[in-house]
Amino acid sequence: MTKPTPDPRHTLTLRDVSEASGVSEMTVSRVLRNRGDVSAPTREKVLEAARALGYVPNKIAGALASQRVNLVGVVIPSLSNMVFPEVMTGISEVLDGTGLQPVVGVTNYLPDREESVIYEMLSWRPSGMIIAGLEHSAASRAMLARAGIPIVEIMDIDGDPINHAVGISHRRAGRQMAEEIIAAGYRKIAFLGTQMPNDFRAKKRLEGFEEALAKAGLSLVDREYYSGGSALLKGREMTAAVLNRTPDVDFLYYSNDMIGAGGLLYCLAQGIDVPGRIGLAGFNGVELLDGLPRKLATMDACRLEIGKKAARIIAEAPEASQVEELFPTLQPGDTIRRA
Amino acid sequence: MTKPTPDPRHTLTLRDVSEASGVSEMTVSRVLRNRGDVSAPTREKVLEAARALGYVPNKIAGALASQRVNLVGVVIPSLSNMVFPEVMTGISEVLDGTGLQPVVGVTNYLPDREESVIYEMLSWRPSGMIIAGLEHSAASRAMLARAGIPIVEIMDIDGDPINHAVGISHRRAGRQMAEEIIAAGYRKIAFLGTQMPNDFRAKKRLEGFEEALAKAGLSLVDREYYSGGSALLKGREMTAAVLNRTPDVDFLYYSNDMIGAGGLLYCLAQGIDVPGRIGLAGFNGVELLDGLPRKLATMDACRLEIGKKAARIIAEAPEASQVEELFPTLQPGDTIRRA
DNA sequence: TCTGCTACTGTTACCGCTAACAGCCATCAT
DNA sequence: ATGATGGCTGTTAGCGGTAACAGTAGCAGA
Repeated sequence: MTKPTPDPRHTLTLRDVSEASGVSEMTVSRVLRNRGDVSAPTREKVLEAARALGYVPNKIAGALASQRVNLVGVVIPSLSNMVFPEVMTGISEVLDGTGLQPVVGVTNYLPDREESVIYEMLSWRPSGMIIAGLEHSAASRAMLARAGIPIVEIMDIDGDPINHAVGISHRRAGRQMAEEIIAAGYRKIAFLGTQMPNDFRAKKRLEGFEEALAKAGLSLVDREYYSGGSALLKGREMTAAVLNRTPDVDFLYYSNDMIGAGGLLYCLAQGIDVPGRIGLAGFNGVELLDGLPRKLATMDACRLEIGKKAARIIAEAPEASQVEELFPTLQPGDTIRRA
Repeated sequence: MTKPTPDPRHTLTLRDVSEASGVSEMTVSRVLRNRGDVSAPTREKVLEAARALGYVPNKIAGALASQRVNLVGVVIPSLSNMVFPEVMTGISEVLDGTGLQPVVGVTNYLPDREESVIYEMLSWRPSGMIIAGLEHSAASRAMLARAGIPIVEIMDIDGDPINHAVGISHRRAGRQMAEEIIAAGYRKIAFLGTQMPNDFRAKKRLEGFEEALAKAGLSLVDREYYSGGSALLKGREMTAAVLNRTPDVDFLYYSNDMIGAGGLLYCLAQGIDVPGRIGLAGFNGVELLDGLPRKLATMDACRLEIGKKAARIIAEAPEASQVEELFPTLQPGDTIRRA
């Protein structure tokens, strides 16, 4: 068990299988790809030989020769915030039936990193690309635009897509939540969210939110930003900070459900009347919330559906650009007063 | 904006850049890879041309010619349980400095799927593979063993590695937790965990746990399994079920922190004295716990460190097999009585 | 002047596979 | 018989790069 190669010979190629089974390389290739006509006995012989040798085809050579790569690049900002794994699930579900395979790249919300991830992926000549967001560096956009493959920008539709787009309007989502909150009678509203300068979708939600507040003659009475750390814990801390600084606040709007959940737990622990004295809302509809003692008001982001639709577009590679808007539903939960 | 290809010509190759800059393809190749000597003016000319054309090298051709692929396959069971994203972080951190790039494949705890993910990855001839767990189908093991690349099995070291291994002993972790619980004076201990037949690590923890119980003349007074759904919610439900069925239980051992957190929230909501009347413990040390009203006892699984060490082994590709055992630390939190 | 080197650039032969086409043989309608 | 047809298998020529080697020019030292 020193080197994982029991057989010191060169790595296996089609030629080895061809020699072992007594047919041409071409025929072996046909059998292994299930393409073209091969007689049943020959097919058996070949499969037998391939299995016996432990042959694994070389897709690099195959892709170069056939000019086809069964890979789909998926570029997302983060794996650890619970929203992208679900998008991935949607993508995988659809792609599984097509012979296409997703390859994930993570950018950590850094434009430079996004650029290099895109470059790296395109250099493998994938059959399509799925990318979170509509904001990319000029170089990124240029690379994608001239790659000659279907590009789907997901999550967001407030902007100009390069090619296709599937997502929701975050601006509208923010507006909608604000309207709901105002309708429920809350007036002293604070915002608590991520500092991340490159989370454009959170930013758009806040814009829409403030827009709707303004229309009702209101504005945020306080705001608190954070970055890094355990979201649940940050939620507690930020909530404490806001309640301390602005005691008469009556609603806390969180930029995501995790910090919202932290805030909810804090309020409950403090014995604060939710949603009577203070209302709370988050964003995303993460499954986690189901386990909380009280359900946080939120808005689902249609993550699974976005993944599926994006994958479908890649698989079908339509000529004309498509922009699919999905409409999130508001889940009032137990943290907004009933009207 | 109908087709993302502004220029209908064929896709760019080295030849295009070579013609545009008036040097041979070979020289262009050298410039783009920073290898070999090229005069400064030539280099500039080439870079200029490449940039102007928007050339993206074709790694497929490059890899075939050079027999080198800067990819590392990473095979994990799931992205959505919080533990693997952190392993990935560790892997990326180390790989970033080496020119190697991780490619993730997800198996959903299905051996068949694992086999096909491994096959698919090996067919791209990566420079190394990192795989969660030591349990794989015979075919998977065979493929990996004869791939001729470094293989690192991570998370677990209770078993026979194919090549290298980095992880903790889950059996020991279970044992250790049981000893702690017994030492704290708990005697009526129940287990609550996943049903998943292929989560071998959870199984090993339970084995170790029961082993230590047996040594103290104890055995589990109840057990409850679940599968699927929101872990936090399941934790509540299962806890309720156990408390109902076995009212005199005095300790709940959860197979992971998420359901443990659900159980903790449930107990607190019910006004149960934790850790006086009932003690609780989970496994993993997920960051999430920091935000809970009370800290759940747990054991970190050294995830970040495992990722880093595995990546380092791949990067260094040592001749001799290595098995690195890490030692998790028990974090008693606030849910085990102080001795 | 010639040699030996260094610095740079070009030529050739693949890497391992597949598209496209070319054969071959049996079967079948004409 | 003749050609047409279809099932099966083999041959050839790349795919787009890179390793290895082969120049070529310029210059230092003998």
